[in-house]
Amino acid sequence: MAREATRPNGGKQSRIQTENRALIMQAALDVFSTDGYRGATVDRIAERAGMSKTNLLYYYPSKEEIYRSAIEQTVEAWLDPFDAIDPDGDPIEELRRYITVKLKMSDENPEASRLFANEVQRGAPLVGEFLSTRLKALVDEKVAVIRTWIDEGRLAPVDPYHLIFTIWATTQHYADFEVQVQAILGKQAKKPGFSEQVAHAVLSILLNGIRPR
Amino acid sequence: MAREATRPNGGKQSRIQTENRALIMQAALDVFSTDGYRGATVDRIAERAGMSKTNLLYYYPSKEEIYRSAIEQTVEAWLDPFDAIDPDGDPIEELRRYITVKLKMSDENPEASRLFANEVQRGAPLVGEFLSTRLKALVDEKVAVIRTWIDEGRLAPVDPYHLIFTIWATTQHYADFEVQVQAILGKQAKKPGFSEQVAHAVLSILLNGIRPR
DNA sequence: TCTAAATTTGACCAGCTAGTCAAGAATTTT
DNA sequence: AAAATTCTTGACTAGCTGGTCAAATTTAGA
Repeated sequence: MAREATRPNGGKQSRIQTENRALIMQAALDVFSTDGYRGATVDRIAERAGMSKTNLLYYYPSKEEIYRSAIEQTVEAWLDPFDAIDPDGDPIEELRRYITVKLKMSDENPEASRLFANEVQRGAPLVGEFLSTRLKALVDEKVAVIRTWIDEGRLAPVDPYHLIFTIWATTQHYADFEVQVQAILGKQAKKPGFSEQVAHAVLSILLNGIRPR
Repeated sequence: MAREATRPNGGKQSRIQTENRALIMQAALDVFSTDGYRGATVDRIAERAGMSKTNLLYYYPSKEEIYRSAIEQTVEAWLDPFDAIDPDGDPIEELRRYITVKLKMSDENPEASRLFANEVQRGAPLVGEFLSTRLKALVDEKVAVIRTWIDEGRLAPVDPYHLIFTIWATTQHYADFEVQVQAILGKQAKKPGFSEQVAHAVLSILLNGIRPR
């Protein structure tokens, strides 16, 4: 009871609270994204966060709550750039920007990508409802935009749903299969300009296709 | 010792052995692919396979051995169609066939795809070496083929490595993110002709791109 | 059918798991 | 500086985990 529900000050967090919650979230992202929900242990998250398990459980009441928090954080960051696709913008430019942003996210925060992938692969016990309500609605909205673009002849006549899936798949692949990409490309995958190279290659394929021109 | 290494008959399996090993492998695929290696329990696999844990451990000596076996089986099935890409065939036709086969595999055996994805996301503790040796060599070989095709003007000038990654990403997405795809597409994702629809859409995007023509 | 081998199981164990509790240490407020 | 609050921890528990063992049951070969 006197755990963390009690907020003597009006919901504001102390310096220590802010710091520790951030440490815990980063550790949780690391551990959950590699070991999955069932495979992760609170002990391991605490160790990674540099504090005792007891102390960690002072900030988050249970393993499930840590997980929920990490997932929610991830999902929100996901939605933003997708939502930002502008119906009034130039189709190719809008999609190019979206793909670029997603690739950047995969590059900078691959753990979040893997955490979400893991959740979905598990059958989405937590985000299942989110997927079929809020995300579906948002996707339907963007699909309508893409359809308009196609009708206006500003985009090739492709199935909008599968176009979105294809973009998601390719951009997240570089985070989710990071180890495989690195195993195949070797050290060049760690060089500075790599993410730009990826962006260029992916954009080239998705925008122009592979048929000779 | 008198466990399963002993094969009084020259390595041949009895009817019961063949049956049970198959049951165990299917159960292992199901459980490992959803819960991951660490999250999966031998109890759960045994329950799914319809036998006692003790009996399961009579056929496979440890959890790790069950996992290894399931992974190896999966990896082999993976390699076949990739290896079958024919340097002497028509480039577009060869890639179309490869994409189609991979989509079919995702459709028919999504658990295997998720198992492999999970292994790689975990950092590929088991297949790491395989990735950087055998798979890398095979990929390098096919990259050379693609380069030749491009030089001959029979394929658009795209980065062969990223082309391969793009194909892997898109085709496996429909297995790994099955739940998400179904949440967004609703019941149409379960209709008979769905996998053909996916194949058509994905091929259209990858072959022709999304730029208006 | 009889027997040897193969299969199956319940009871069991040591180590790990999520979470509790009460008490001590650090910090903030007065 | 004292008091109140917040933060931190070691010791503990009940249940789960992978794996063992000896004994029972089933199957197949002569």
